[in-house]
Amino acid sequence: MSVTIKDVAKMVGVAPSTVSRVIANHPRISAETSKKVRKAMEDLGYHPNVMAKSLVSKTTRTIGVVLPRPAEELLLNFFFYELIRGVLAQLTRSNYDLLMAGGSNEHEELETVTRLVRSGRVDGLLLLYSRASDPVIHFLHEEKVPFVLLGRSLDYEDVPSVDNDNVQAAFDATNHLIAQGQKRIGFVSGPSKLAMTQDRLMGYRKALTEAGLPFKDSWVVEGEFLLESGYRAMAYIMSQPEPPTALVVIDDVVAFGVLKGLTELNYRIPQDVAIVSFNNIALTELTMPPLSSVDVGTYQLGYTASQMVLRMIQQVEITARQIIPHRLVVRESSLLTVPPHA
Amino acid sequence: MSVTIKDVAKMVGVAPSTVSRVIANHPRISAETSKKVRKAMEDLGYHPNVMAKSLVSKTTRTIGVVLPRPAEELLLNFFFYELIRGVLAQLTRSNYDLLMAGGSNEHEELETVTRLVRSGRVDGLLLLYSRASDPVIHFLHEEKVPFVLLGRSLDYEDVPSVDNDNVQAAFDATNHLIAQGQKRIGFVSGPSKLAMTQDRLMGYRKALTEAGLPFKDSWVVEGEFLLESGYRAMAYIMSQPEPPTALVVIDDVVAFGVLKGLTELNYRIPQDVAIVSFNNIALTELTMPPLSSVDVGTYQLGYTASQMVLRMIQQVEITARQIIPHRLVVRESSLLTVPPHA
DNA sequence: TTGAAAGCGCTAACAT
DNA sequence: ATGTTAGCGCTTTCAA
Repeated sequence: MSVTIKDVAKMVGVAPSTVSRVIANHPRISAETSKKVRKAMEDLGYHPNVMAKSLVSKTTRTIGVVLPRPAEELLLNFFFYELIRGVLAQLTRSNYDLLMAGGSNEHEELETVTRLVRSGRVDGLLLLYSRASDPVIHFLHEEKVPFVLLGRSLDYEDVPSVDNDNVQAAFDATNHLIAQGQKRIGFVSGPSKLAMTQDRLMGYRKALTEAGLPFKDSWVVEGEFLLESGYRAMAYIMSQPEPPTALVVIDDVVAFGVLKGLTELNYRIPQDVAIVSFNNIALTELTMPPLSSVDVGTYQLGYTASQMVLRMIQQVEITARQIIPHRLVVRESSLLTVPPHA
Repeated sequence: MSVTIKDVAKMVGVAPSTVSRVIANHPRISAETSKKVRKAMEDLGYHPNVMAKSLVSKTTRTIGVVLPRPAEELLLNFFFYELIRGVLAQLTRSNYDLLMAGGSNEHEELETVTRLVRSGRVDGLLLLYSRASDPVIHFLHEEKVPFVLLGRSLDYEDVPSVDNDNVQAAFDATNHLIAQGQKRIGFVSGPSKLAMTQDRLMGYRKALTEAGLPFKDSWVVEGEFLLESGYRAMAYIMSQPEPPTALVVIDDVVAFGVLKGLTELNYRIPQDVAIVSFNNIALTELTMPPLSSVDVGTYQLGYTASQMVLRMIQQVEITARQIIPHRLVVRESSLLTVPPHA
């Protein structure tokens, strides 16, 4: 049998409520009683029963993280992991716990969220990517549950979210290639229903337009956030009569596939094809050649999102949409000493 | 206000206890009542309050995962992530939730675990690596809390754990190199206090001994599970008068650093230096050249460990130590067409 | 087969 | 400043 508030009360010779007040740092409690109670708690190894506490307070000090359904989207891997690190750091600091819940398809995902919310298991939620017409967002919006989206909602304008300026990020990445003298720039994309994909594609197009460079449909390949995706894209994109001499790639892991594909096809990087990608995961430094990548502040993304849900739970006013700054990290994969031949 | 068991009872015109029995699939309940109650639950969108339930049942249907303190050990990254995937899959299947708790140092880690256990937040725990004289293991052992170790305890023989036969795995990896005609084989190692490191080192030595090959201290470099660790090791290990012509590397990510280091030093892989590593994460296929690696069944490791805690919680007898089979996946980094010159 | 009542450990009025 | 009491939503004897 675990030690309860009653045991502590009995030991000190006070009422349970007094012990409760000591725990809650109630103002009107004598220093002396407080000290005795604390000592007793220590001696008995007392830890408050969170379930009982939650039952009456209707709060859990727990934030749920809903994993996007497996494989493809999830395996943003290092990126995802770094995100969780940021989330965990902030939550731990605030004495909140993290509940991870899966769901292997869209239906299950909604079911899980419904359960977590309705059964009072979490005080708030973090959603790890936004899709078009996401039923989960719809549900949470209706129920007025505190939640923060990592990314951007395509359906609701005012959903609290933490995001990068992906349009600008892709614009910057593309412009970097343009500044290197690149004229034929392609885009290896992700799933088109993700807001992130759409934004980055838009930034890429904008940069081309402003520079008066051609945009060709055949230079844009849609795929998943998978290694194979980038690999396969190369067979297609490079078999064209006029293949691009530079590529903007949606994600580092996809870029690894791109590197692999290009190398097998005997293209030199960056001389024949220059590459810039996104997320700047640790491995980007270690590929051959090292990969230029836009650092999107992954850790900070997670950290900020957590901070935001916590604020919402405490009813503190928040700005609905926070933008984490990005920064292009230039490495060899995009650096040309001599401009590409036209 | 959320809908409770009382609301359901009132709607149907039965007692709350009857509703409770329906939920629990109590045998002695009429099919008719059961049907009516279920219908009402559906109509009202009833979800049991987990806190109330936990309070009386003293169980939470939650398993805690304790993260090893950050950075170094944690960043086994892909490996770690794949593990969590396995854990989550099994827990979700069994309707358990996953609570992740951090701790940035050994002290904090113990504190977190103590809190989770004493406050009744979790029914069981998963520990993600074993160190020598780990206070957390000691605590859990004393408290008789159901927990499973991923790895091996250096202190207790009978701690429930899921592990690979790391001695054999390293033995196999090393033998593969030997079979290729390699005679000077080095070892890029991890933190020496981890059981995993010790086991793999032992397997490596065993293979050398059995083949009558020399073991040299200077061919073994201790490091972290970091990219830089492998990178730096190369500067040291290859500057010797007689450097190894093959390397067994503790982890894929470390091996990436090794690849990088060797390439910069103008060694060709596998002609000058052959490489085999461990964990077989997805990226191993994509390096130049693709990396031979021992697949340790990461997903299964997590899956099995979860299964095991659940069994312990249900008081089902378990075998204290489960071994997940490994399998060497040979790729180009270790494949020699011509034996290395002596 | 079902209902009534007690109680899980805690907090929060309301007293004193 | 502290004690008394009721109740959070649920399960579980004990009765009927």
